Amino acid sequence: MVYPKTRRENEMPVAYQRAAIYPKRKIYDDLSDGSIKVEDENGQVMARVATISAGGINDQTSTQTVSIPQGIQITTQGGAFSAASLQTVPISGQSATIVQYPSGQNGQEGQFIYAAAPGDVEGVNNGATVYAIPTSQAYAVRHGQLSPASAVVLSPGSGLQSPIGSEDATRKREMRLLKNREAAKECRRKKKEYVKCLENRVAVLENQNKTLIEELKALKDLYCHKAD
DNA sequence: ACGATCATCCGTCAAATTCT
DNA sequence: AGAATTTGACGGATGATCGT
Repeated sequence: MVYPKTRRENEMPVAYQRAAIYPKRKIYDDLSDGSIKVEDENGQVMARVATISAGGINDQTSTQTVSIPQGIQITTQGGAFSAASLQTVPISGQSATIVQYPSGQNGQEGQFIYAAAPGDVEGVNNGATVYAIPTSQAYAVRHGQLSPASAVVLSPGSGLQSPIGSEDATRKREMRLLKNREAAKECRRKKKEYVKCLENRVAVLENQNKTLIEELKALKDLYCHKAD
């Protein structure tokens, strides 16, 4: 593994440590304006609909993980989930809350990311407000309103509706981008693995070479002594 | 403290390659 | 041949380091 230059040798840079814990940095940045999105562990948007129980999300300032005794109920197409923990991280001068939900009816895991800002989620009424979240889209929640305008605010139990103005071409393009995004990730992962394999092989061959040189030297010495 | 530079990550596009 | 997948290249963003 090649790390950027650091003062202390062998220490993983903070950026890498963070990336290891929060591999969805780009998404966090995208959400710095106060957006929400439901994703699976691979960063893909898995949920179309989510509800937030009132009082469940707090605007916190620390980075510690805290338990929520009452839990946050998250309803998705895949089933209902109970949030296990809240984690707040500073992003772009404000804080974003990460709600972890370990498993639901279909065994899926994931996290629900919410960038808190004054006035956000005020419109949530005892879990009654349901937000439609189309694939690859993040929507800002400001003063109880969703933006952009194509977002749909649903009533509880009304099910998923298509966002206003969504067209087939747009949906296809989003799907293509999403696929390619994942493909690029996989491609980079494979490339890293390949480079790692090569580095390992270099190390092994260097060792072998060293051993053979020593062996040759020993044999030469032996031969010389016998010749004397 | 601050700007410059470097290494790395990520999303996207487009070309190349593989699959059907 | 056309669709699907893979991958190189590019640009933007970020964190670490260095020189002033």
